[in-house]
Amino acid sequence: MSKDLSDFELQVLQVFWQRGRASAPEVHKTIQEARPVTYSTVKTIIDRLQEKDALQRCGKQGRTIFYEPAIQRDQMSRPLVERFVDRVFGGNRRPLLSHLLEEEQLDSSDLDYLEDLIARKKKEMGERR
Amino acid sequence: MSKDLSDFELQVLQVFWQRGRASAPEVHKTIQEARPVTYSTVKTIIDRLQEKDALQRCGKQGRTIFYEPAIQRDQMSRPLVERFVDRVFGGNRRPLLSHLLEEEQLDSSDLDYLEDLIARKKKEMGERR
DNA sequence: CCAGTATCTCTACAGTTGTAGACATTACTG
DNA sequence: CAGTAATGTCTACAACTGTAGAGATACTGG
Repeated sequence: MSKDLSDFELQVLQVFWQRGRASAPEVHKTIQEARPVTYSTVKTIIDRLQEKDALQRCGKQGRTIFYEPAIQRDQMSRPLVERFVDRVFGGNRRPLLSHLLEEEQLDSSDLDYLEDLIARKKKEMGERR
Repeated sequence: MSKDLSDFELQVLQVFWQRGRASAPEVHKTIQEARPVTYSTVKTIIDRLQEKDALQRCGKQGRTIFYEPAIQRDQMSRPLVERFVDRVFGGNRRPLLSHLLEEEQLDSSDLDYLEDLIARKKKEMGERR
């Protein structure tokens, strides 16, 4: 259904996932905080996202069009993670996990969180046999 | 230094990371097990990888050229993971972690492995103050 | 040594992506 | 209401990607 999204498209969609609803000028301002880019460029991307059924219009204020995600992050993330792990780690999840633990800065609450997830998962697995 | 690699380029590089050294025909055979693609296509990608300094030649056998990675996976993976997390999860690592635990099939040895990593990490953090 | 085959090199091309200008139009402000 | 600012629409374009055919050429088995 919805085609592949490019880097920049994902970056823009990000903003909508965070805000839920926004206009092109708003998104432009947000993106521009990070790097310089014209309104035109951002608007083009938004249009393409709409074209790809990742965004949909949800009303206007004056002449300004508002958009909202037509796809939720969780619906995207599964295939994306899948593909990423394939591309970068040859389908092997362990290197990614260890990378996340080794290379990234996780604070201790992140670790607790993870331990909890693991414990839960283990129990779950135990029950299922 | 080395430019961005495309999806397919990464997929091909993957084969080299696994084998360490291979020829274009070999890689073609490997890739083709997964999906149909001509030799020509694969060779083009290999050439581009060379152009981008991700592969380098390492001798021939007869007329057949052999290549090996000029970049190791760990050197790539850090920025790639970084970028991926940014693009898909807005820079937030937790959703990725929980995704990996929830959505993917990890066996219990994966979980043990993870627990071990966490324990180690925690200890490490404790010591550092 | 010769034909056949495997490989390489070169060229091409359509689709996608990032980027943006030009121009049209609507909204606000004095 | 007129002029200015903000938005939207349309068009463009160069670079990068995936894909592959054509043709050159170097091995290899007989």
